[in-house]
Amino acid sequence: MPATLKDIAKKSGFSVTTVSRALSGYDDVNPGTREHIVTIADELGYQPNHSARQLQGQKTHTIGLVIAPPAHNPDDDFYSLLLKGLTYAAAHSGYDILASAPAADATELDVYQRIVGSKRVDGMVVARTNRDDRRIAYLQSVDCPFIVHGRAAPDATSNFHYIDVDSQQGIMAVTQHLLERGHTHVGIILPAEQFAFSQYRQAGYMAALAAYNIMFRPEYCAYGTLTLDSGYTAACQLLSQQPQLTAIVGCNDWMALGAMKAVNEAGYTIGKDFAVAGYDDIPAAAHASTSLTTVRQPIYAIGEMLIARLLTIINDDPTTFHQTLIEPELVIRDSSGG
Amino acid sequence: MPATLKDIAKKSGFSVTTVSRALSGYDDVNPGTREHIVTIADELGYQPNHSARQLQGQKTHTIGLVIAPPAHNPDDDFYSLLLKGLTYAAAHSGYDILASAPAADATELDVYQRIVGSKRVDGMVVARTNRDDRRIAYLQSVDCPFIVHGRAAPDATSNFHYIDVDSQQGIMAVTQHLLERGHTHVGIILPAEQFAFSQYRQAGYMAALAAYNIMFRPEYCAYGTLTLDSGYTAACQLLSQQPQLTAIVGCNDWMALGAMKAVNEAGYTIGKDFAVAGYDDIPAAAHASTSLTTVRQPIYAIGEMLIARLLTIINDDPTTFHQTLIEPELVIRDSSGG
DNA sequence: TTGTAGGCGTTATCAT
DNA sequence: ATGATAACGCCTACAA
Repeated sequence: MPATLKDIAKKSGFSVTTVSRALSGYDDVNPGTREHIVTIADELGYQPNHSARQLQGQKTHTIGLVIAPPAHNPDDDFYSLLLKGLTYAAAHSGYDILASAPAADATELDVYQRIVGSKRVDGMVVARTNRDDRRIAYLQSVDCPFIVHGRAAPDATSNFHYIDVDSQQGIMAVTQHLLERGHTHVGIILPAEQFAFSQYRQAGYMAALAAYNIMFRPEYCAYGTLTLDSGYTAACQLLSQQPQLTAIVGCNDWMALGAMKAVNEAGYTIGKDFAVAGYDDIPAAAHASTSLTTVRQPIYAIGEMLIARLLTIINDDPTTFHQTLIEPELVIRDSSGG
Repeated sequence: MPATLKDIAKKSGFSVTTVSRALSGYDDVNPGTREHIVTIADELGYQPNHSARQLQGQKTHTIGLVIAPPAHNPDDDFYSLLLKGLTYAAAHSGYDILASAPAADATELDVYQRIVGSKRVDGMVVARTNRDDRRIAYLQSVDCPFIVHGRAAPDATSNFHYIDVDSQQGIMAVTQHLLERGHTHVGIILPAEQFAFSQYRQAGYMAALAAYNIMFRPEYCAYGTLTLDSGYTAACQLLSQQPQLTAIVGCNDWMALGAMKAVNEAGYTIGKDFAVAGYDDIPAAAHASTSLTTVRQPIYAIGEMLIARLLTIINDDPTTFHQTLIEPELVIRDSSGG
């Protein structure tokens, strides 16, 4: 049994109140008394009971993150990296991360309600926003502090704090890079349309085409589920139906790696007569069979920023929305011809 | 403000006790009463206050994981994958994961004491055991349920529950695979000796040599810190000091990928006149410039097993130690000649 | 079937 | 400078 204030009180001869104040650093306790109490507390290995503190309405020093079901895919390392990054970043500020996922029969929103409603966290990190995000609506309705990684779709208003990567800009940069290399028929593999970021990536693709006066062709767009296999399937389909293509942009690296496989099988030499590019710069990108040209998102740095921003939201309750857009970095490698 | 039992009591006209029992499914409440109460609870979006329950001595339905500082390396995706796997596995059983890391001035043990001492979790998952692991000693001293991924060093007793991968067997298999291919001078890049698993991997290497009547040479062993860069450095050193080597085993895939880079730079063709093999089968291994022969650990499945096992420990408090050794799988790819 | 009383460990308020 | 008391929200006797 861990020691309680009562134990220390008994052993020291002081009241629970005095012990509490001595250990909390109040200045209305006799220095000698404090020393005595601290010594005993150390002896007993005293750790304040977290639940009891929370029940007093104290802060939990805990931040919640819910991992959504579609991410339950080993390839999709977005959430795992985010989780680790957030854990480190939170630790720097004296916070812990409560990581949850929906049980078999529950929805993501259920988990938010359970975690937030049971008062286990001071705030939430919301990732992978989708159109009309019910999680955000819920958090706003119960006035729970939260920070979003991502933002609303281009046609909607983001009335919340967020930190996002400017993926429109990122996809535009990588598409332009391919166009500069002389490719005029560039296909793209997009994420499911439910995700808000899918729209930004498509917009970036279209903007690049427009800058080169190239007509946008919907038939050059395929859709995948962020996995290597889905990228492979989508690329096979594109290659067979649009044989004039000489380049493909995958909207994440895994789909791009899948596309590379399809392109190889179709008999092209990647980096020579066909170009492939990705997005994310996962570790595997740099070491792929042909190293992958891609766009880098600094996921760890984003974790740090999310935590820092969320803590100011928790502590200061700002009235205007903090919204930050990070410029991603184009990383040119062999898969686009070097 | 979230609704409390008191709110429901007031609104329904029943006492807090009756409301509590109605919502907890006790059978000594009038069905009509229960229905009435449940309706109001739903209206109010009632969620039981987690702290209040815990203070009652209830279970927290939370499992703790502490991420250690040396893992703060983007390449090292062990903890991030484990974290995600555990989160999903825990969710299936109605548990959440509390993820923590040491703050700047704190040790890993400090975090254990804080998390466990403050009664925030029902049990802990301990990973990456090292020699004379103080975390384990601490958990035993306070009688906190825990499951270990890993085990004590070969020369020590593992007096605790664990689930480990038989990495001795795994490294032996991959080393033998290289020996079978005719390599007689096989180097190895080992993890730091502080990790218990380093010893098993070295033992596996030595066992393979012994099976082929090849003398063990300490000068064929180099050490790395599990990162690509460290593997590169170690391999450069091996290649320059032991030019007769024709094969290198990296004790994880990242070090093996670093070794591949060094071997390439030394002018060899991997898979033809030089063989490299790794361990872990991270996603990047299959897609490396030369696909990497390696040993697969089913990290997600291990996450499931860890949670399942830990829950039985929490609930049944078994008197004998559950100890499971998983056989890893040799995955042969091009880097060893296919 | 329902209600009352007490306590989990901590902190805040109000006395002394 | 110190202590008694109440309260946070819930659960579990025990009583009615």
